[in-house]
Amino acid sequence: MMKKINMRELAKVLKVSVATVSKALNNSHEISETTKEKVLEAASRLHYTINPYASSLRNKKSKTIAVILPEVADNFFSLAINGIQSVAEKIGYHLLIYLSHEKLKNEISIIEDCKSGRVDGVLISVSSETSNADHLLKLQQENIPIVFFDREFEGPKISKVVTNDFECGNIAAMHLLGNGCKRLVFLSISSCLAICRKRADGFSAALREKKAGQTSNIVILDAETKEDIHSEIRKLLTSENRPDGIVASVERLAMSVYLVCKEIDMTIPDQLKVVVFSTIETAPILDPPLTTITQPAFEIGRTAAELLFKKIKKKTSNLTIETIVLPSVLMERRSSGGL
Amino acid sequence: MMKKINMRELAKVLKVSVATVSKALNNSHEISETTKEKVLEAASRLHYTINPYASSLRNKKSKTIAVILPEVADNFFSLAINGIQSVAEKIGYHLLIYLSHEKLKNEISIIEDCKSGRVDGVLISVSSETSNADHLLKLQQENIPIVFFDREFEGPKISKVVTNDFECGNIAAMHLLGNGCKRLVFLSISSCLAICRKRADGFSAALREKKAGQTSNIVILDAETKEDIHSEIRKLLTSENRPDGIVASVERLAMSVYLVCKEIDMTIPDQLKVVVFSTIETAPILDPPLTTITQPAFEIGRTAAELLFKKIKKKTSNLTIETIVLPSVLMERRSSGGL
DNA sequence: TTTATTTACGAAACCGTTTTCGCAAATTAC
DNA sequence: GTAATTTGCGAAAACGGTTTCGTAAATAAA
Repeated sequence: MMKKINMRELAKVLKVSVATVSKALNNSHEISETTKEKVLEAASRLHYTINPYASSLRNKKSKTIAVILPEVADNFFSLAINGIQSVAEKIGYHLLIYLSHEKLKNEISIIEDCKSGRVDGVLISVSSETSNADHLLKLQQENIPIVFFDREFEGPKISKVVTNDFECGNIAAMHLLGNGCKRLVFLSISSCLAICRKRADGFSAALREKKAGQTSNIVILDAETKEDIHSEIRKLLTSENRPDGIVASVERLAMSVYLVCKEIDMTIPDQLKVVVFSTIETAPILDPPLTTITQPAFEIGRTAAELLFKKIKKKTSNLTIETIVLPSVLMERRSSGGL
Repeated sequence: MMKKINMRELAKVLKVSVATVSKALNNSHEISETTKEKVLEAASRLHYTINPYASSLRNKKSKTIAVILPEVADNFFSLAINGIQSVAEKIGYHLLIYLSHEKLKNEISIIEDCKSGRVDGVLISVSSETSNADHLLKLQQENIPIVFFDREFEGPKISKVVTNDFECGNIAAMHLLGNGCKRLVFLSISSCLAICRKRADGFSAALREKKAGQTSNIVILDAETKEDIHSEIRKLLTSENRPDGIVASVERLAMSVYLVCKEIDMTIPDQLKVVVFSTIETAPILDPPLTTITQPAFEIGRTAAELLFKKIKKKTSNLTIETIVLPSVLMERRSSGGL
């Protein structure tokens, strides 16, 4: 049971003042090289570690950021965390992970927590319920910078790193139309989520352009459970005028579509062609291999983190709002019928 | 730009002392109900939030734990984080996420960081390089409780929540032998990782029991990159005495095995039967559906967190070492040839 | 040689809480 | 009616650092 040593005790051992120790550890120019060396040596010999909370109390820097996600069991978010971590690590920042579980209520209380000074900034992908950004704007007014990554809430007030959602919705629809689909459906998970809306808009624009439009080919699956989503998709695929092509807006829908098709013996891509917005690694080894719109998840995370840290550095930069768009790519595989 | 208010200012507004405010907010019995109400009302009206770092400086509780993972882009770890978060959330604890990227060096410096008082406890799944637990034991000696989840380092000194690795290695091998495999290989990713060793031991025991043993049918793929792993597996599967059955010790090997098989036109399960230790969701829709040994990832995370918080509560309980085993299950699908 | 400046360090205030201790006033016991 | 206890609150000392400011000695400038 080693005793934890503090700066006062370290100073006592060295027969200098705590001020000197503090400055030496922070490599202040006020301290001579010889003293610095002595301090460093003793600190490491006695296993002294600085207390980060005491530091941050004084200098109002927590060296920590919050990463708020709707969920973590999703390849996109895992990769994004990796990207975020890669830049945080370089500058000695820490990552506090919060999960909103797609609930606005949770998101609000998480943001509330972020106001305490616990974090220097916030990276967030909003929940599918988030229909306004008041809680986020209020946080930013308290001088805590925020950057959206991927799932933004539209508006000019908050910086964001997103992908080209409209364009990709368009590309996905064009791709399926080009492969002969007549009855396309876009599967969304939320009516308020901007990424879903934009992807759907791009999708709809493609249908209009190709005169392939029908009424209401945007299906919103805002079901709570996996089972509900499953049964809604099943209903859709066994209905009278069932679609022959699907664009799914998020990763977790891929699974349900494939499983339902297995259940009802519908073959992909012959009877149903599928494109999913997803970074799922197993796409190439699925049955059949899944055509995806693949977002640059790691880069989105990395870029968002870099942007956030830039804001954290210059305290005034909250005012300059940036939007960075990193394009996704269509990875054509068998599920969409082309290959 | 709202001004952040502190306790002193709140006290001034209320014309009481900071002591009173503090006690009121902490629901102390020393404070009358009427005063408490007044304090709560003013606090919420003025958007007062308590400064967690000032609190933790005083009462030596950070309300934060560290979760150290080898990587995050892995379904098992994502699910485990969910489990951990579910219990942390209930008691108002925060999750600091660290990634070791499978490097002992990183792990050591992360642990070093944990000594600072930044966290009240540590949950860790060790890196594949972790060949001793000195750094972890030292941390525990500084009175910061640790609990392993899944990837432990063997030894009697640290509590752990693991799965029945030996047994599952055994079951996997038995399963493949039962399905007619003659030349089994176990793919490991590390020679020091206990889970790999135990799984391999169970595997070997099955071969011995069935007199199906050969020399060196444990292959260790401690390659750095995905490409290296890929080419090593390719070499294995195209070699003279190539295996007709594979047990892969971790999730990320599944992908490589499947891809190599596609490349060299080897059909699963006819020419090669496969079982993987994995919680991968897409297992049922792979081509062919993948037989897995599925760990109870969420429960492992949840249980480990509960155990850790128990230790955090009673400061003395570091001495009682617990081992909890949550069994995995064989999910039989087509890749192993049985169905 | 005298004066100005720089260098190297220490005393003490401060960051925002919690907690101990003391003390009146109110309540209860006798 | 007095003594003992309880109740409700405040002053002040922590917690472990950082930073401002002052100052003596060392160096540079004159």
